[in-house]
Amino acid sequence: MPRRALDNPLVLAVLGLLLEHPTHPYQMLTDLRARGGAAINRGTLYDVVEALVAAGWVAPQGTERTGNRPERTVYALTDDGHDELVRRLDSQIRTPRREFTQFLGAVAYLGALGPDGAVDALTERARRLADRIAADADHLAAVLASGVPRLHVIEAEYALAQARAELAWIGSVTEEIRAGSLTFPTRED
Amino acid sequence: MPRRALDNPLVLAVLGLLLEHPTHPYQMLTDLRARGGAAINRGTLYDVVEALVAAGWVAPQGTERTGNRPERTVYALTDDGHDELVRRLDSQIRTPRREFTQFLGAVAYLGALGPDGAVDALTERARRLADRIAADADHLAAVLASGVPRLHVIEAEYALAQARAELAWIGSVTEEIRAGSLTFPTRED
DNA sequence: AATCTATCAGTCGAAAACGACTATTGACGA
DNA sequence: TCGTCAATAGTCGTTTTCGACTGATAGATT
Repeated sequence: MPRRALDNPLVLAVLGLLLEHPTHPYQMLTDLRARGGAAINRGTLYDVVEALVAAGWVAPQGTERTGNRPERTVYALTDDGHDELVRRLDSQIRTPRREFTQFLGAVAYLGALGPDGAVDALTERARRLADRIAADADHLAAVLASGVPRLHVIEAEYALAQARAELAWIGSVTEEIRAGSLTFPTRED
Repeated sequence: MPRRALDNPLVLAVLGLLLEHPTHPYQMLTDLRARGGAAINRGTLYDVVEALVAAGWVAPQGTERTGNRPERTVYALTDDGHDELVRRLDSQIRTPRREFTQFLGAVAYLGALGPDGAVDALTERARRLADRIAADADHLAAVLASGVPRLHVIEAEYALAQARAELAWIGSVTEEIRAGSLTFPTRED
């Protein structure tokens, strides 16, 4: 029984992937990365899978090999694993947690950039974000047009909605800084 | 020179706090927690501060003690630390990164809960989120009314905006699931 | 006065995460 | 056809992060 409760975000991702079909870790990595996942460390993934096996949520399903490549161990979800997946899903959806994104952490000290620096940085972010939103929306539309059920890309819709809200927020603060209605206090408190 | 680039989110938080005034780690912890920060591990904080000292971004400013309590080492931001803070701030604002919140990870497998389970969980999240938004908005208003400059609570405004967008999104998908316009494919692909 | 509890402040061994390293195969251009 | 490059798979030593532990003090309780 591991002391730490396997709270790595990868846990959910791996269980979720295995819900679709058994695979080997390297394949998971490829899939996860394709699904737009943030950079995932390979070593970590193997560690997580090992921990999942120890927890009894996942079980090796035999090995295969192509040519003389290293053996690939294929893993499948166990019944316990399925239960755990549902439990986590449910709890992570039910309970909103305060999450600390890099941007949130940075905005907190926006003052340190001064009004001009802040406007400059925010404007660039807005530009890049807008580009990404456009690209993601296009991609999403293409995927949907190809017949993939909407439910399978629902997280992309959520991400898009959040990105659009962020963009709008950035637009409004930038405008307020420019207009002088959001002032930068000088050091003295 | 550390091999890994000190990319813990705490780094920015600590540098930011020290921008205001020198303190000792325990105090940072209290402040950070009061600022609504997620649960921060004490051991980690001491490790991070140590790493910051090694990086030359922070320097011990002498020690003090109250009664026979353990000595408290007070740290201050160095000039290099100030530069680094600005560099990070600027880069983290300029460059949007795909961040993976727990909720995003969970929504991706919403299908595993089935339509009823999904609606149930989403509805509860919406309720809790709405409560939190109301509480945070009140708190924000109170703080502003007490004379704190808006810039100092700007990150709370951002968090509120994101939370509101999330709430709206949850409302619309929940409605779509209920209405049957967002269908749950049965296993078979 | 004695005990209980909460807060203060930090240390340190153990667990988790990282990323550099190994080794093989298939594709592509020189 | 030889060499380089990208992709395939996984291992393992090092770093980072965690959280249980120590131990002291001030205030509340019996």
